[in-house]
Amino acid sequence: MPRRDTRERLIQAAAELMIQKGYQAAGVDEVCRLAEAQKGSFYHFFPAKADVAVAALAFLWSELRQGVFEACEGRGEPGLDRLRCLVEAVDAFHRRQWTERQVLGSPIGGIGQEMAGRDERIRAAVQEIFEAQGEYVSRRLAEAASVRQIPAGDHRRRARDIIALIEGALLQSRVAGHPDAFTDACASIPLLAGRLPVPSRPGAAVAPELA
Amino acid sequence: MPRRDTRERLIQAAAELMIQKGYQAAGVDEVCRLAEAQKGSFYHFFPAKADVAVAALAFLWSELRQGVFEACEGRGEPGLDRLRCLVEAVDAFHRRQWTERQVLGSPIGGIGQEMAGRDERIRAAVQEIFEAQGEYVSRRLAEAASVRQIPAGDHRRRARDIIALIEGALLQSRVAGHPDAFTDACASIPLLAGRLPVPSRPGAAVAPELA
Amino acid sequence: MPRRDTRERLIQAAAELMIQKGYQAAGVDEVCRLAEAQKGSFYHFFPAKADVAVAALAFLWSELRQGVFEACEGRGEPGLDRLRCLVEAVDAFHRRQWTERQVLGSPIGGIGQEMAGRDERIRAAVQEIFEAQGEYVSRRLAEAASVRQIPAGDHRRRARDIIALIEGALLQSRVAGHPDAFTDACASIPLLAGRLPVPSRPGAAVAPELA
Amino acid sequence: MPRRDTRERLIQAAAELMIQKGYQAAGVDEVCRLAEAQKGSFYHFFPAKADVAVAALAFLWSELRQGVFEACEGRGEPGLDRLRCLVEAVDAFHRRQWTERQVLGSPIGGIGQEMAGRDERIRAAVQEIFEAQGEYVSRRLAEAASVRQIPAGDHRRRARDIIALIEGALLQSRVAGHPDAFTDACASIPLLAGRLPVPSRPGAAVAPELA
DNA sequence: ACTAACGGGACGCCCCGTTTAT
DNA sequence: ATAAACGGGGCGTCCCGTTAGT
Repeated sequence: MPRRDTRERLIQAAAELMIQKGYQAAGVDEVCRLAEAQKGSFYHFFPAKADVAVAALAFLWSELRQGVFEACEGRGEPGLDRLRCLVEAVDAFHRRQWTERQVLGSPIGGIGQEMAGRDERIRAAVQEIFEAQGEYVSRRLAEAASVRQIPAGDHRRRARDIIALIEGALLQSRVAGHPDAFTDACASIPLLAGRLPVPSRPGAAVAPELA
Repeated sequence: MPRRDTRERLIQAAAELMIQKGYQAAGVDEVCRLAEAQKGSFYHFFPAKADVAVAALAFLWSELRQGVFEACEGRGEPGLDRLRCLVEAVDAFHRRQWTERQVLGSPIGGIGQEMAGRDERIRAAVQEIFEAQGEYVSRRLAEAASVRQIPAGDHRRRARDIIALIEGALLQSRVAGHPDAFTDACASIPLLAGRLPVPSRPGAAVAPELA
Repeated sequence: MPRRDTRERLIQAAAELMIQKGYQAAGVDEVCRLAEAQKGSFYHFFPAKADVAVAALAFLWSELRQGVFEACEGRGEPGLDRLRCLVEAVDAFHRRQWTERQVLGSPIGGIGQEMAGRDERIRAAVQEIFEAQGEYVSRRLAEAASVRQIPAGDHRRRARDIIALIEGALLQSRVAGHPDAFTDACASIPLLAGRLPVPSRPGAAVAPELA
Repeated sequence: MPRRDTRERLIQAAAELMIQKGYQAAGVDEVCRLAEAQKGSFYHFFPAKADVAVAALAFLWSELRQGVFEACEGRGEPGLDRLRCLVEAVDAFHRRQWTERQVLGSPIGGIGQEMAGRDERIRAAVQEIFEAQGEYVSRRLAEAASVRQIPAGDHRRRARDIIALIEGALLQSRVAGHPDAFTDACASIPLLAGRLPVPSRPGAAVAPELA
């Protein structure tokens, strides 16, 4: 009895299990069981496990994009305020992941960590997601620069640093076993946005020798 | 024929393989082969694979501490200059890892990513390493504050953010397939060093001074 | 190349090896080798070693039932004579097992001995076989009672005792290293059937105080 | 620190574990752990695992002999009454084993079942124990015959049958998961005590007087 | 096109009973 | 009397084909 959406169910099952256990610990059998599909179906739709992982990454990113990145597009004042909204949405997403699934950290980053050196297509898929995430941040930075909240500069690069901090802080949260670790780190994101620290007292330039 | 240092060889072999392939992909058999030891010897010294991983983490951190963190202790002017030296040493270490082993990213962070949710002792081991790394950075920040390079504040927290950025940037480098990505991100570390202290209760608004 | 009867071959190989070496000493690898099957096939059909053991017990019992218990159903006069036929068939079966495989004792009982305390399903499987064997004996006892060869009584219980004697005598044979030990014990079965010893001389009631 | 009684502790630990799990499932490591001894000590005292099993069998039999067989020597009237006492003591011993260790069945018989076909010395050790047990029963039967409770006959053989019934009933109890099964069977032992002598050459007709 | 059952090896981690050198 | 080291094997699972049938 051919079911219509077997492929989708497999992708979602794979995504779910990879969120919970990572790529390697998510077995094909287990994915099929969760998707209520046969192993034959699995290998009909996906030549190899890595392929369903690529599809699962796309699925995870589409959900994250719609649920977090797109959802914040029009929220708040253009510029750093919107960036703040985005970061808060990420934090909320992370906390929800924690309460609902007892999972901490970045599933996409985790798959990238596990597989970047072992499967080129997975590596590329994660890299694209990181870049796409950077685009969203980059637009916020451009807005902020246009209203003079931050100095002009290479927004792409700054955005990458912000994504890096987010990923690193999510890892710290995962390792700490608590979502607060990430929330704490979020407070530092504006510093990366401006690339120059806000002077504690007007006129006191900090660390000019590092510029 | 009992060799004297089998345990050490096993730890180093495990560390080497976990650097190259991660925890899960590093098989016990392979570790034994590389260490030129028998599986019986392995399980004589380590009740389980996770135990050798804990030992390997300690070994990796001791090497990193001596080779990078301790080595920078007296180098440069106290304060942000010394922090810069440390970050450069990390970058150099990363590049060496790339040229010598074609490995990018943070092995310790990678093991943490893979196993934090699956083995409590490994999670704790990685957390301790992260904290110890933070201590080194924190001391640099305290120096910087004492010479008024940065405003006073919670150095521990700032140090954690810096470690987070480093880990996240190393992950980006791994996913990008090139060590330059990390080098780029290093330039943003001074920003994190000087950030203004902000209240950060969980769920609290992030960076309210930017609103 | 999918063979048609892999499952059957695995069961028979498992039965054969468990006859020869017992449950624990019969390795899954060895079963697969004997069955000319792959381990993948083994674990396709049986979730665990214990499952093939349950199937092997069913197979052994079906062979024993057909080859011994059913085969004696219509043989001899109803009553104790038929019971004697059954016991002789068991003895012949045991001797054949000895000459053909150098195996003594009760394979089914042996698996029960090894595993009753360690696997509930195996325990239950052996118990059912014992009960089924008791049913056959019980029917002979009912016949014997109906023709007044033995006094009326709880045939089920008497049958259980007879099965117990058979199992115990098979164990003695195994431990003695010779099938004669079992043959000898068979001669005592009629005593258990009647539950009262045949008086050596008419009128000399034996052991009335134990009644 | 050489302890005085390491060998004894090893034997008792081995006995305890083999009671609980059988010969094969009782690992050398576990025995050493329970005995608080080193593996080196184990192989200092015993060339192989089978040797400690032989010693453990002797230990188990000495305890059973003293605690059950010897203890009943002077109890009750000579003859079948003493046999009854002995059987009741065995039953009590079995029930105690059940309440104290959740173990059913005959540990000695179990080791015999497991190993008779695989280790000659263990087989011989169990056989000797069975024979020694038969001696005790045999003496009771001789007493009973001398007071005309039972007809004269081959007491050795009758005793063997009684031991067989006991072993078989213990196995049934083990398989049934309850000590009552053994208690029930005990009631049939007097029947075996009084059976008529029959010729029992191998292959000879069983119980010809029933034909 | 899709499902389903079955088969195939290699390898996972762990533990076995032993032996060698100290 | 010990601790370290030894191989080989334990069971189970991995990801992946292949064949049949619908």
